[in-house]
Amino acid sequence: MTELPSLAPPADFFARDAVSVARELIGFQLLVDGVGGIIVETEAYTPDDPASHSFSGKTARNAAMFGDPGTAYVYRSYGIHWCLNVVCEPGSAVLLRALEPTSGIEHMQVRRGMEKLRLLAAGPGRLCQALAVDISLNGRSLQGAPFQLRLPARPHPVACGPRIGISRAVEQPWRFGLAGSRFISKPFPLGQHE
DNA sequence: CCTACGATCCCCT
DNA sequence: GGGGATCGTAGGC
Repeated sequence: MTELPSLAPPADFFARDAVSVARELIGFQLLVDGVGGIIVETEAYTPDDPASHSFSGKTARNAAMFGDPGTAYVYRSYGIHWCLNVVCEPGSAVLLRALEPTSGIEHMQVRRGMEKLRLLAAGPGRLCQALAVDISLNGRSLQGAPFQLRLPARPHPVACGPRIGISRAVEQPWRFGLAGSRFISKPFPLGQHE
C-alpha cells in the first residue's frame, strides 16, 4: 500500500454555509508555520445567529468575518486569549476549538509551558497559544502561508452537540467533534453522533 | 472527579 | 460601564 498525497481542500471549500464546513473540517490537518495537528473540534456561527459576532452587523472588530471565504477571523477572548475562526459565506465563520497535536509538538510544549499532549490545543485559546496565532493573522487566508490545510486521510465518525460558553441560541447543535477523541475541550452529550 | 472564581482587554450599548 | 465563542488554579468530594 502506498500513501496517497495529502491534498489541500478545493478553492471554494469555504464558500458555503458554516454548519456544513464546521462538520467537514473535523479530521483536517491544520498547521501554522509547520506546527499543528488534526482538527478535532469546531463550532459554526451563522449570519442570522444571535451568538455570532456578526449578528449586529459589520464593526471594526468583526470586519474579517465579512471578508472572502477562507479568511482568518482572530479575536481576543475575555481580554486574555486569542481565538481563530475561518470565514465561510459572508458573515459566517467556523471557530477552531481543538487539535490533536501531530507536528512541531516541542514548539507547542514550549509555548504552552506544559508537556501533556492532551491539553496542548484542547480549547480555542489553548489552540492559538500552541500555534502562536494572534491578531497579526486576522484577515489572512487560511489557504496560504503561514497556514497549511490538508484533507482528512480517512473517514471518521463525527459527534455534535450544543456550543460551549455562549448565552444566546444555546439550543443549536453546531459544535462538532471527532467522536471518541481525547483531545477535545469538553465531552459531547452521549448519543449525539452522525 | 467536580464546581467556583478571578484575571484582563476591548468592543459595543 | 457591562459583558464576553476562556483558562488555570484552588478547594471540596
